[in-house]
Amino acid sequence: MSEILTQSIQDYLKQIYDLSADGAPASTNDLAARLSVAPASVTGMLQRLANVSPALVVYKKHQGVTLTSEGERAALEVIRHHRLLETWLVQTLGYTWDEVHEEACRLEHVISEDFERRIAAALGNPARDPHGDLIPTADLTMPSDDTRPLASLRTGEAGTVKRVHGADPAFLRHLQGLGLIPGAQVHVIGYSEFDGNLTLQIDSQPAFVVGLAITQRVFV
Amino acid sequence: MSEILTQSIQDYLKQIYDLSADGAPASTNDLAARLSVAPASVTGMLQRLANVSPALVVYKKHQGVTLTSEGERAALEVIRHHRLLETWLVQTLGYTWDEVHEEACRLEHVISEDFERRIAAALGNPARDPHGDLIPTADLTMPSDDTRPLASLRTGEAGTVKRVHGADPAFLRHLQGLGLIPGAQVHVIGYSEFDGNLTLQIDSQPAFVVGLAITQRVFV
DNA sequence: AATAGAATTTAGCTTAGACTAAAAGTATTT
DNA sequence: AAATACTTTTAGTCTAAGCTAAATTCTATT
Repeated sequence: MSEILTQSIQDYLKQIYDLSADGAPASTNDLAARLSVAPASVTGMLQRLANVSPALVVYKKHQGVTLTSEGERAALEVIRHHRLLETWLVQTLGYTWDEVHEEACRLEHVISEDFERRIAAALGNPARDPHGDLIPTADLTMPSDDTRPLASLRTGEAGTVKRVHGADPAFLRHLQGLGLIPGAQVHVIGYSEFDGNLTLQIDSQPAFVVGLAITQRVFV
Repeated sequence: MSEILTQSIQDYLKQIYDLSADGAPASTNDLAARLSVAPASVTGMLQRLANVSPALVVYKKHQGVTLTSEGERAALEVIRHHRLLETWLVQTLGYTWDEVHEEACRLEHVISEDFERRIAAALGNPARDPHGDLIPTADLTMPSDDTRPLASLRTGEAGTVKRVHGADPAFLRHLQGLGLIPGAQVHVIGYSEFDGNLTLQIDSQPAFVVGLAITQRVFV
């Protein structure tokens, strides 16, 4: 009754980590949506994950689920794999940042610790993946992120894009079209207090206006 | 009832390909041994593989199993993945030839066609993997191999090692210690007709004697 | 405080892929 | 040709992980 982390379990843990990142437990429904699985299936899995020893989650009926420290370790391991893989697919095989997610999602479950070490070393132990997400360290701790959403900047302020949130390829390609990619120097030259739109300028290119749907997903 | 090639099925097809390479059908027992599974489990799987449409194997009770052309295509796809991955792990991540098998066995089932294409291109569409095994081409045909076992050479003959047969790490390390690796120029300077031992010399290094257990598994 | 509606859980079913034990077929040896 | 040994298949069971439908619990609104 220990140490059998199937692919499915790893996916559950990863999503629970993500959904409970804000401190609040993850809900059955949200998990079902993220995992493309029926809510009843989630309930069944959560019961199992709470009853294996050591327990991977803390689960109380109708109250959502959080990870135990065991569960968190396992989640961080998968997330480290995922983000290292994404970085490495981009750097060594010429993938673009909108293409890597799916491939990494399948590879993350099967690579060995040796493989993990080798690509981490080959990449120079990167801190962030191609989307700017922080990569958990080799000892499985998640570095703290001090970025804030672009939406929090006001006219006259500027920042360097550090991270974008979201895996949808179309969204990522759109950001790329705008130049809102990690490393970009962004100047806020306008703000509308009614809709929250920002007018941005990157380097000396033409300015453009973007709404909250974007500025809340780009971090500086 | 079509096109669902699970990891398990892929493993069965790969082993059937290997065991029936000589033309004779593969036996239930041999498959069970290769797959580390009970013979009864093999029977069950073969029945399924024969009854899906399109059928992947030709199976008749008590008479062994062979691949249909559909099954062979699927097997070659997996084998191509495996051998490209091995090549690539060695070339780009510094794996040694005795370390790659296991890792490739897990990765082979999850990489995309896109990934396959990218590594094939990055490697310059190699013909052989690090053990010298031929890599099926992109259109899924297996090139013909014109090598013969080192055991078939006699005193005075010479050849270049093209391929070694076997995945056992200890065996591979032993061969490496002897210098019997793909590319090595081998001269036969002695033959014993009683035990089949050959005395070999590689470049101008000291000669050494090896038995059939080795010379039947090294091809020139 | 009652109740409609949403979220969650229970109950029971399905499939893939393994297992064991027992039965049946095939092969070998006398 | 019979007896024994080996191989293969059948029959029945198990677990992981999903599903649907029905029951339950929670929450929000009247």
